[in-house]
Amino acid sequence: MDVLPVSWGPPRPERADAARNRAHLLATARQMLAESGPDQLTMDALAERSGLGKGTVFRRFGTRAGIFQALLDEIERGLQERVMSGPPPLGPGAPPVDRLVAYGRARVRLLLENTEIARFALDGRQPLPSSSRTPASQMHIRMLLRQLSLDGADLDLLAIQLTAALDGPLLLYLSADALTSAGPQIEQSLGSAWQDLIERVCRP
Amino acid sequence: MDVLPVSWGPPRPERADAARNRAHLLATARQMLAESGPDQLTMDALAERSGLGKGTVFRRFGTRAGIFQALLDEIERGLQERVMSGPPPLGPGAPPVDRLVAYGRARVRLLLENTEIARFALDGRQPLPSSSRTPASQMHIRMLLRQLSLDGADLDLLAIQLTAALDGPLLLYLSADALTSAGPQIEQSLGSAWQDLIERVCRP
DNA sequence: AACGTAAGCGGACTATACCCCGCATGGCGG
DNA sequence: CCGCCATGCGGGGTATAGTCCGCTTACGTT
Repeated sequence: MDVLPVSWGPPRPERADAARNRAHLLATARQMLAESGPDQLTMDALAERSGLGKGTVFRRFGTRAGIFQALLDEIERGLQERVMSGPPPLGPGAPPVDRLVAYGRARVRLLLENTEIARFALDGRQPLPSSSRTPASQMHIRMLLRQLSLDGADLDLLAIQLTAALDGPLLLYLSADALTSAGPQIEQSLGSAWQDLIERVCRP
Repeated sequence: MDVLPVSWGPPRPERADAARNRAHLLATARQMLAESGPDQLTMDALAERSGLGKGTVFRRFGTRAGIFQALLDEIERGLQERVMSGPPPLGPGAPPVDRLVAYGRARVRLLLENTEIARFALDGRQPLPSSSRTPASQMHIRMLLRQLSLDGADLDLLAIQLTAALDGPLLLYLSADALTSAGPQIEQSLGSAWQDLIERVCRP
């Protein structure tokens, strides 16, 4: 008989039409978002506008929030690339603390530029497969923390806490109006606050 | 003419029947939650079960998430009392750092005991009046931080970050199954992680 | 005690997230 | 080149969050 594997890596490579539709849906979603704001981006509207069925939209994203998560993933991919292969201090080559600070500042900026998407990507229940629910952000922070050899700290939990301290303020505790009113100033404040937090945590 | 004030303190003291209904709704909600879990706690069901109109339920809580927020508020009230007038280190009388640690551990316990409520209390959009959206948790942390006279730190933002690090991890980054499986062990880990974080941040 | 008014209430109405299941189609073995 | 079948697609169906507006009721005033 053939092999009888217990766990496949990728179970199946995703059919060609499915990939095409996914890309088309994301493009349409981005367009609708730019034109009419997040409230008008409904599942029905996205299906109709893209010329596909409602079922397809749900199959791809699972949830309304899933659309926004996918959009945010796409946006974050650019940052990930700069982190992995860009110039220091964001990219490799700088001391870990500097990279942490740079990463936080960059992410603050990115989130402030996409507050609405990020907020709508939030959802209490997550009926998704629930696996691989470890954001890239958290893994990157964890990796840099490890290089610092902080003694007596649970790196996994510390990374989770710091990730929360980076996302939480924007998504949960800073109200929408506070963001729009203070504009670019809040970016500076949040960036400095992040730097201060990192330097305190990483002090010897 | 009479006084023409620009801003009243409490504009109106809430009518008696309204208060009665609020209490009744919360009691019914708690009961339904205990009986059939959070998914069955719908606005319609709550209205019917409590013998009130749907409009009333929405007037009181504004949002489905609002119900869970109200329930969580009620649960947190007990903690608030112990914080304000209980024995140290949670209550007044202990050094600020000890109080911060004690508070975090207590809150971790409380959130772990009410994970589902907390998760459903989450909601991306907040169509609520949006004022006074500063949780008691955050204000308490901020108050204790001030007593520490950390130099060069933005206390408001640091308090927000620490609050996020306390709530966020549980609500967002620890998946539901991780909580139920690891059980009491995770409470210890999170408590210790919080203590470590606080001690790092508050180091001189 | 009667009245006027503003707050509260009810439940029909709408919009939309999400489910379901029969049909179409892409990709692979013969 | 042809047929198999799993994967993906479609769009109608359901449940429920949230809105609206006319009626009711508590409570301060005369």
